[in-house]
Amino acid sequence: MTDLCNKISVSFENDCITLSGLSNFVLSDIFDCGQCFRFNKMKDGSYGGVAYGKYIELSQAGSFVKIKNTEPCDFENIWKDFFDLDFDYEKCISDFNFDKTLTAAAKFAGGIRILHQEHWETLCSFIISQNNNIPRIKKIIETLCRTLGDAVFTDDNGNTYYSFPTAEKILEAGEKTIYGYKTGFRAKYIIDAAKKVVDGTVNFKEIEKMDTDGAIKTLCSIYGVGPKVASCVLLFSFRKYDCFPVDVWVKKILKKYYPEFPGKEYFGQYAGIAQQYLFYYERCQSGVFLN
DNA sequence: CCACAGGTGTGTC
DNA sequence: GACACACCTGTG
Repeated sequence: MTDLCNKISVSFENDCITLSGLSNFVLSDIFDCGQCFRFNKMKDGSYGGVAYGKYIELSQAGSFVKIKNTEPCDFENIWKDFFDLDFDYEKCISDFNFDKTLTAAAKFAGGIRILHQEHWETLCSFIISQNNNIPRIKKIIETLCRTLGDAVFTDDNGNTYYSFPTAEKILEAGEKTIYGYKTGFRAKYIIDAAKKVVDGTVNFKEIEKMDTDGAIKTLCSIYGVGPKVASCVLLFSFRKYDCFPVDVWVKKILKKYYPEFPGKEYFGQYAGIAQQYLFYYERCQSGVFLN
């Protein structure tokens, strides 16, 4: 048993980590809110997926979460950070109580954790997401991983899971190949992103150190990356919580609840978390995630 | 056949 | 700057 932040405790047995005492942590909220395209719900209700080259499966019963196929050092080095376990969501939500709509959204979507996903994968995924729908986004990413990624795990049923291909690998495959994976007009965007990441024009280590405005500007130097994609990348993979991605849904929300919206500063330094709560709340209300 | 989906680049005014 | 408009593709 190790003590973590707050009241979370961790135990390990048979390739399984069990977390207990979790709050503001709901697997369906985390994986269905649209921040992540690589984890899928399985028949038994658990979620399986690959991140940082490791395949895990997660199941939840109340404040208990079981992570299958892992070990303590991966939990310490990868998953603790991936699931943002050191961030105090309870306090964040209570700080949102100045706004009625946001409080209602947080009450509904409070199980969301802003994941810390891999940089290149997130950049590439959100380039693919533009003018696209989630099932198709997932399918394209799946094809990329299956054809250009590395096999990282095969389960008892013979299903093999793959890592997300590196920028080098995608560059090597070329635009024509990527286009063949149904990426459409985004193929040239993906290639430009890969080029800039490989040659260092876009340097993730430096982006980490930049303030949000500088980081957005840098990412927007990639052909086909605009403020929406840049904000998603910075929020979902660089943990820049003040990023506030504005897409058609957020536009709808702002029009509906905040006709005189003064700007993202209204929500404060955790505007990105507010955005996720509002986004997920509104989308679920409209029934988009009911499939 | 047509509209639409978690945007962005381009051309026009 | 603030607009339309096209853009690959699958689905309804």
